[in-house]
Amino acid sequence: MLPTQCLCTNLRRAARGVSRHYDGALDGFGINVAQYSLLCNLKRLDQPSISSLAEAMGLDRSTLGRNVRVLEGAGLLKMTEGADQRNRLVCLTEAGDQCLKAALPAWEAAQQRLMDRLGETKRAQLLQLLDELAGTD
Amino acid sequence: MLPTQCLCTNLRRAARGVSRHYDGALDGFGINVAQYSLLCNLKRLDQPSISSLAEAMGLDRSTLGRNVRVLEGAGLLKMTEGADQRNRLVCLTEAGDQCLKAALPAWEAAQQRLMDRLGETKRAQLLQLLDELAGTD
DNA sequence: TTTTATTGCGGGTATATACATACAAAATGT
DNA sequence: ACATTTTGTATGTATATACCCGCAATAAAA
Repeated sequence: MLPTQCLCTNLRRAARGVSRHYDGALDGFGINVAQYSLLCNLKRLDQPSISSLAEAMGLDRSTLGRNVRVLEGAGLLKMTEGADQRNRLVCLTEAGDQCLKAALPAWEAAQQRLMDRLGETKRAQLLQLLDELAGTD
Repeated sequence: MLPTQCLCTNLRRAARGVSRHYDGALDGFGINVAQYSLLCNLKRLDQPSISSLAEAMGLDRSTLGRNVRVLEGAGLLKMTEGADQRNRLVCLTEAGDQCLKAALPAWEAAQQRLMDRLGETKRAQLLQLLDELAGTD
C-alpha cells in the first residue's frame, strides 16, 4: 500500500510517534514531553508572560494558558503579577526546577536513542528542516 | 535566544505550524487536515476496521474511534457490520467522497506552497526522515 | 479629556490524542 | 461442553490544541 504524500499527515504522524517515545521515557516523572518542553522554555526565558511564552513555543495563547494551569495545579510553576495590571508572568517553582533536573537523564536517553537511530547527518538535517518549517505561515 | 535541541519539541512545533497552514487552506470545506487525512486513508484502504485504520495511521484505536464518530456525525463516513459481530467497518459515504474531491485543489495548493518553500531536495529529505521516524517505538 | 484602538488574558466550544479499563464476541484449550 | 484467552470496540479521564469572543487595562488619538 502506497504511503501518503501529504507532508502534513506524515509530519503529524511522526510527531505522535516521537511524542510517545519521549512520553514513555518521562513516565514516572509526572510530566509528559509537552510539559517538559514548557518547563524548559520557562527556564530558558526569564519569567515570560503568557503571550511571549506562547509566541516562543509557537502555541496559541489560549492553549498555553490552559497548559500552564495544569502545571500550576501540579505546583511546578506559578503566576506572579507583572508591571502591568493585565500582565501576568509565569515562573518556574523550586519543585518545577527539581522536576526538570530529575527528568533530564530520561530525556537525554530518549533523545540519544533517537539520534542513534538517525545518525548525526540525518539528525542535523532534521533539525534544519524543522526549523525551516517552524515559521510556516 | 538559543532554540531547543529537543527533536520532539521541534517536531511537535513544526507539526502544529504546518497543520495550521493546511487547516487554513481547508477552511471552508468543513474539514481540517486531520479529518482530511482520515478520509484519504478511508479511500485508500477498502472499508478498514477501526483497528486496522488506526494501525495504518499510527493512531491509538480509541482516538480513531472518536475521530470517526465526528465524521460520521457529519455524514462523511458510515459504519457497517463486518463479518464478525464485534468487527465494524468504516466506509466513505458519497458525501465524504464529494468532500474530498472538493477539497483536493485546496490541499494541493497548500502542499505546493510548502514544497516551493522547501525545494525538491529538502522535500524528499523530509519525507524520508519522517518515514524513518514513523516507526519510533 | 473623552473617545478609540491596542494589548493581555480568560472562557466557551470543539476536535485530537492517549492510556487504562471494561465488555462482548470469537477462538482456543482442556 | 466449559473455561480461558484473544480480539475488536467503547468509555472514562485527562491533556493538548485552536478559534472565536468578550473583558479589563493601557495606550493613542481626537
